[in-house]
Amino acid sequence: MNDVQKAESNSVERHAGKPPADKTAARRADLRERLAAAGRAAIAEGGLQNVKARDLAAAAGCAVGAIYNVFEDLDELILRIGADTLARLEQGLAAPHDVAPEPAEELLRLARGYLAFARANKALWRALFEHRLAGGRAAPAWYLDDQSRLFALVEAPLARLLPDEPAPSRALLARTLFSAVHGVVSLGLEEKLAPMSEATLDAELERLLRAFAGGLTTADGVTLSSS
Amino acid sequence: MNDVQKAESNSVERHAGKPPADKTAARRADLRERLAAAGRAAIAEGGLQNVKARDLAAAAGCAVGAIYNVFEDLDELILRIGADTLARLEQGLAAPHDVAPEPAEELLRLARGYLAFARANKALWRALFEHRLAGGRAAPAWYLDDQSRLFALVEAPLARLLPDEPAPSRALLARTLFSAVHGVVSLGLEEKLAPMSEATLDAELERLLRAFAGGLTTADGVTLSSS
DNA sequence: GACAAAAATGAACGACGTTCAAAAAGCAGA
DNA sequence: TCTGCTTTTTGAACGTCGTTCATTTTTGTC
Repeated sequence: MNDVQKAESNSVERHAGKPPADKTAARRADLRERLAAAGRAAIAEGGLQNVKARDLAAAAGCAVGAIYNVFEDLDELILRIGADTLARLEQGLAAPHDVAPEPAEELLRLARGYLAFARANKALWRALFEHRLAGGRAAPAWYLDDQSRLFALVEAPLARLLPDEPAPSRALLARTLFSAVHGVVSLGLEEKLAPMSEATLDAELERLLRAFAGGLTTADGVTLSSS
Repeated sequence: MNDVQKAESNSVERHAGKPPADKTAARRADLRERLAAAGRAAIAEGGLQNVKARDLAAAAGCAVGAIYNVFEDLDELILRIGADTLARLEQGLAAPHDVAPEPAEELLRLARGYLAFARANKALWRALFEHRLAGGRAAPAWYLDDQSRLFALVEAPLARLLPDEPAPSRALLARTLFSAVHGVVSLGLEEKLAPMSEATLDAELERLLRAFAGGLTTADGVTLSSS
């Protein structure tokens, strides 16, 4: 990032007349994209463990050292791929805004979309959650923003389902519902567990949402004690 | 420490009845346990990535090569540690069988126990789900058995909550409920997401269970279409 | 104590992420 | 176009990793 910023500021400072030196900036951007594409392919083929510096360089047609000209390290590349994956997921979940279905139906549609995306992009999707930054560093802010947009997708129909719920509580509930769906999808596709048929997983996901939405819209704490 | 342990195990086995060749078997078992303990410590300290053959050997007081005398590879060691973690989790969730609470309360107790275990053993617990076997091999059967015992813990109260539910459907529901709770705990403790306070996560987990159990025990599909 | 069989050892191997001295390319003034 | 300086790109080299295997050490039996 630091290098990128330097290159950009150089090109900006150079007189606007012609673009002499931001050709290199464009090349760097190209290389970033080619490396990210190679990384995506590597993850899709063999998971996070399949991302190797030398393979990426070969696929992108550059020297191994060139990776470190455009990325801080492989972690940053993987984070960038993760952001792309999140963006594609968000796009895949985008509501067809010409009709406004029942909020509970919309929640089910989102859950099914999430499952469908995870199925269709299993390795890339899993990489989102398997990846740990070296040394326990915190994820950058732009990455957290990308994630929170997903929760926002859930929040909208939730607001229509529970109009009397305070907004902060609704935001938490959106994350909780997202998490619950994620759990079912995650363990449902986990091959370290006994495998489930596709239809069974579909049905179980629907059962979760039915019960959850049903439990939310009826009286609270039906048979549960408070503490 | 390593010399002491070795000496002790030798002296214990010395002239015990007539076990000629299973002294070595005992030493192998000892080494397995010492290596597993070292691996547990390594994971607890720095996650799965912190498990290094040379460090394990140093901690267990053996040569690097000795690891491969008692384990196929590090994957098998990690699987063994995972089985231990599952066993400790199962033990931590064991019901206090002197009282028989409401089934919904029991489910909440299990969910809270799961969250408590995950909090208290974050790295080890996460290792259960992060770990992938090299080359996409399938987990051994004994490992799957250990997992299915967890689902069984959920199934018992579920059977009392939904006595009319067919048994196969109940088994699936147990896994689904477990998965949903796992999702909330998993993303709730995920530091790549915006962090949640402990109390908030506790409350959200309870909200999930209240809504889910409530939705299960009231009429099905309250506001959800079937599609 | 001597000897064959078994087990333990740790140097060595190939592959990995990352670095950095050196080479190549870019760019302005002649 | 050529010259000189700067920036970018390069890939051999470094340290570390999991794993192997020829060698050494220990074990069990006579």
